[in-house]
Amino acid sequence: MGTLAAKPLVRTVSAQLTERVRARIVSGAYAPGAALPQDVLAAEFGVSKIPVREALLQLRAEGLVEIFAHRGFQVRAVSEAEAHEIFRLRLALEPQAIARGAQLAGQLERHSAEAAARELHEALEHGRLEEAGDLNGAFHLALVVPARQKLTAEVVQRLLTLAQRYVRLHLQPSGRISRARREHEALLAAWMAGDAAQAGELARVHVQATYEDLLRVFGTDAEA
Amino acid sequence: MGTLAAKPLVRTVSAQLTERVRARIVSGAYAPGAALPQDVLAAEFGVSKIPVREALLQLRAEGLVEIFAHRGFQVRAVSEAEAHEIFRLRLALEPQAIARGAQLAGQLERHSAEAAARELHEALEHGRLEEAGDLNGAFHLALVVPARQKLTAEVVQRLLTLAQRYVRLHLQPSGRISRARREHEALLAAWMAGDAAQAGELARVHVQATYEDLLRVFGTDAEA
DNA sequence: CAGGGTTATATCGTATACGATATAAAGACC
DNA sequence: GGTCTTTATATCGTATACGATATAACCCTG
Repeated sequence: MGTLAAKPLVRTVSAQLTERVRARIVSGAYAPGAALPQDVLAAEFGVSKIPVREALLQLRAEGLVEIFAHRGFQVRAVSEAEAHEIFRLRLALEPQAIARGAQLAGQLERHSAEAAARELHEALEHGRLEEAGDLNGAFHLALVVPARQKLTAEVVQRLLTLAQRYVRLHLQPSGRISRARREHEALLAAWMAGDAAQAGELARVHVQATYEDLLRVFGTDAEA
Repeated sequence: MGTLAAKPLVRTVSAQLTERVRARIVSGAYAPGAALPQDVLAAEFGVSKIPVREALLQLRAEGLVEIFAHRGFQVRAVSEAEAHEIFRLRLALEPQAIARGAQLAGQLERHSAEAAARELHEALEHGRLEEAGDLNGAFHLALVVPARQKLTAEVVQRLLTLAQRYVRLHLQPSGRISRARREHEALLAAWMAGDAAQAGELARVHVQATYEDLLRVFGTDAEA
């Protein structure tokens, strides 16, 4: 029976808007709590309200936007509580997901992961910090092997996107870049070798390190 | 200035459609893989295509619907692989989330959890199996204390909804109802007592039990 | 008769238009 | 003078209308 095969292909306006608005929220161009009037965004992007609404609804599902019926959309506020949630969830999911990815990855996925790591580190070395967040997310996601853990990848990706805002807002790159690079390389090595347990553990340590940077900023102490 | 305070209140058409279509998908009225033509649904519910699209996009974000640009929506297919993912994710998240909920819950949340348990068991005793899935989800969710773990609750709720379809499709209630009741009561007791570790462990055991019922079915039935 | 290309059609995606809701402003009553 | 009611306005949410895309039917060519 007709299960539609696959190949999307057209880049609908809604989808493009979703990406562009998401980028602005993550980068802080649309600040936390800011109102997002449909007419204004529509004019800003030169489209009608319909695809704007669809994009905002998508972003709401991702947790970046909040909606109040008949009162409009606004950028979801940031809070220390949410940051804790994001990183607790990441710690609960990513190590397992990446460990499993290490087992599931074939040649293709291994090349993708290496490529993602390369792109990320090149961007960092050239000081293109704007792209760093997305590329970092892409690397982490590649380790999950989205093709073979579709749902898990969706959840992880969402958390990575949410985490970006906190990292950008609160953390300076100071020594983080070189440390991240070391952690990434160790993690990638274990992952490429198919050492699931080690990859999972290194993923946990890596996420935990960023979390602790954040905790330092918040002035809280780490906890179990 | 105006950070919008809070109280939604109107039940927009899109929101109602989201619930109704979700219910039909979860119940199997819209079968896995079935096409969801916008015009047909619009006529079926007596509305225009716009809220239909918005509902379907929301359900896509929840993982119940798939979209193929310019080719339409369809009910997301079920697969053994996805079932494994759902339950692995639940096992990774729910025990922690419920353990934490046991610490966070105040008087109000405790009453809510008890009420949710009561409603669920009453429905089961009266043989109202249709409602059981939702009520079971509501109970699990109450233990997470959504008010104080907003993001976590969103993720968990999504997984609970996804899990429902597999439970309905593959599992007969045979002895599961009474067993679930016992597990629920033990879990609730530990949770009410604020015993986070015990609540988490019982949550893990409880989810694992359902997972193993599913695994048994998959072991017997041949399925893609 | 087979295969590639072209046209036709159904459905999707977006623009425009309109009605509905909530907030803010103005007025009436105590 | 203050509070509640009433009215006005801006923005949201949905219906209608139209243009765009993909699939399928058709035709032409070899």
